[in-house]
Amino acid sequence: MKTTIYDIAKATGFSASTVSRALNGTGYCNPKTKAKILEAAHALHYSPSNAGRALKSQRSNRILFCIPDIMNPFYFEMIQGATDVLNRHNFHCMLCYTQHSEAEELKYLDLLSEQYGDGMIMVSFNFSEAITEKINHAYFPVVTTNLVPKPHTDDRFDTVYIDHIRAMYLATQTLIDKGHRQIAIAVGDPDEQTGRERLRGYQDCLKDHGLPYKDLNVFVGDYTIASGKHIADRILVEGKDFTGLVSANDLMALGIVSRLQAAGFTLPDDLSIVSLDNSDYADAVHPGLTSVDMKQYEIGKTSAELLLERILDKRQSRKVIRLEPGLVERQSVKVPV
Amino acid sequence: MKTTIYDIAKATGFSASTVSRALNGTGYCNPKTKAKILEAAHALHYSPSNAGRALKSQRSNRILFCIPDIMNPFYFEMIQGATDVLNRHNFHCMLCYTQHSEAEELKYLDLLSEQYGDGMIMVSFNFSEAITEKINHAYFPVVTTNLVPKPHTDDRFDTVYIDHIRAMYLATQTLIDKGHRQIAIAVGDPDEQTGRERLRGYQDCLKDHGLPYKDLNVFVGDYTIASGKHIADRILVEGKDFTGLVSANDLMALGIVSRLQAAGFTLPDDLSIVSLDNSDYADAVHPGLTSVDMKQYEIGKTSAELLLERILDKRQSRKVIRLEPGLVERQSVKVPV
DNA sequence: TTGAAAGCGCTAACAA
DNA sequence: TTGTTAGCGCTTTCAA
Repeated sequence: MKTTIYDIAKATGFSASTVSRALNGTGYCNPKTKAKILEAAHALHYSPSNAGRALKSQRSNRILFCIPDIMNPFYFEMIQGATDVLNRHNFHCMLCYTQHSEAEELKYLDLLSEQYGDGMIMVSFNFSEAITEKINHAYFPVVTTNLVPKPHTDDRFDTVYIDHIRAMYLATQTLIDKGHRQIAIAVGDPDEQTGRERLRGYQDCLKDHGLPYKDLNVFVGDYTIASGKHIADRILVEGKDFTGLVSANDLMALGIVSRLQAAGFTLPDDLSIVSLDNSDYADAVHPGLTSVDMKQYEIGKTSAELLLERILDKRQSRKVIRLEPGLVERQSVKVPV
Repeated sequence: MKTTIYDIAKATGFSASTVSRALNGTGYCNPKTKAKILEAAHALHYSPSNAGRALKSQRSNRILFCIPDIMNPFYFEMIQGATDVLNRHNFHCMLCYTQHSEAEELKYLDLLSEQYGDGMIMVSFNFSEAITEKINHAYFPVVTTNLVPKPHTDDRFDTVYIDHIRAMYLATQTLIDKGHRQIAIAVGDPDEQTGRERLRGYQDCLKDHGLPYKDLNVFVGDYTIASGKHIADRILVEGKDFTGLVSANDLMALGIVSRLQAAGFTLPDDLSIVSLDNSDYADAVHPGLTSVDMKQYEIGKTSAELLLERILDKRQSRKVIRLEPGLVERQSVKVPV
């Protein structure tokens, strides 16, 4: 069996409560007694049982961080931001990989209710009714990193989000400002919130500049490199009548770029590209991708802060925080010929 | 307060143990009673407390999976492999991001001892004495995914590993077979185990083919894209007298390729490259990188299986499993001119 | 300064 | 078929 405070109590002749006080430094305890107890604890390889402590204190000191896709560099910085804050407060960040699946997301929400953690940061492509309902009924606090598509006035959870519509608007605007009039878009499933919003930003921007929107110029992928390649294949087969392209994320842009280059395209001469995410990969290809910074680190950091306010300060009121995207220019945009 | 079985007991008029039996389907329980209890549980939004259950059963049904670097696609498949196995057995995989730091690794080992999980899969660049000692003394089982550098006969933990020496040997051999005689290497810190082994495979292969080893042809990076770029910069400044290059991972190769292309190199004409990892990114650039499959999925899967044998079957004997790398050819290798 | 006792939520052996 | 009881490891109140 694992060593418990009772083993230490027996070894030292003190009671379990004295051992507890000594180990935690709470309450009175004779320095000599404390020394003996600490020594015995060390000798017996003691470490406290989180199960026992959690049961008593109703706190596990764990935070669950759900991410839909570990393949996606978009989340790295968010994790870092959250971890930095949580560790500073002696909370531990446990990552849960939800595989872009509602069923998995619901599963982890159930685990949260089973006290696997004291709270959850949830990243999702798509907050369904089922998910938001579960979040609203959850006993432990959840912070989402997207605005939910159908907000109810009785939604109770906090949200930190980046304005995806503005982000794609910014990307599109960047090309328009350079003189592009024919602009295509590579985007994720428009039936999911993220895809819908990003497409919307593109449409809004075209409209505001009096440019026509054409269904033909909308290429739908799934945020992976592979889908970027498929999109490039379609472009190669169908031919293109656009000089610029905005991509809903860096990975798809990567796939598009590599396949087009393989087919003999020169970038940005033959096509200007602006992407979203500003991940490390935007700078990992040649030419470097001009990309929109989605403030990932700040999202993670702020989410963790909101969660800790709920847990430590017992905040009850709702907070919704919106962050603004920013453009990072590299070499993938050129004035069209 | 969160709903407990006592709340359900009170609501239905049955005892807590009957409620427990009804909810878990263990032991006798009148179907009608069970129906009433399940209904009440649902109405009260009941979910079991993992803390209480873990305390009683001494099992949390969580596995901790430590990874040094979430930025690195190398681990994606491992996580997938482990998750697939664990979920099938009703265990949950919690990822712990150790930031390539011994202190963090030790911290998570402590958390394991505090019963944050029933076992751990540990990926590390470098298993120090401190870490292996803690693993040997850990009450819960740990599986490592590297051979430890200084094995002791009393090491007790399981290991699943890929032969890094053979992998780099294979990469080097691939270039030699194509006719390359001057081959450089981009590798990680040779003071860490992974770097040391990969360098060793390169050296062994050169030696076996009667080719000279030159310190000048060894470029040290840290497995990131950025360090690949720095290496490319050095190559550009110092000039090169080699026609082939092996890279210790895909990300560094990516950095090297993009920077060299930016400087006007054409690949593979000006330089042939073979990399290790065979991650998605090997296929995401142009030309596609010939890369060595490090059997990541299988490592994850097997690790989880070994862990479950320890936990569920109480296996005591040690297992060490070695997997063999395999070459995946793409377009980054050419006969030298 | 220390110890006894109760209780966090759950399960299981045993009794009824 | 159901209930009583004890105990998992820990903390905390209260008494000594």
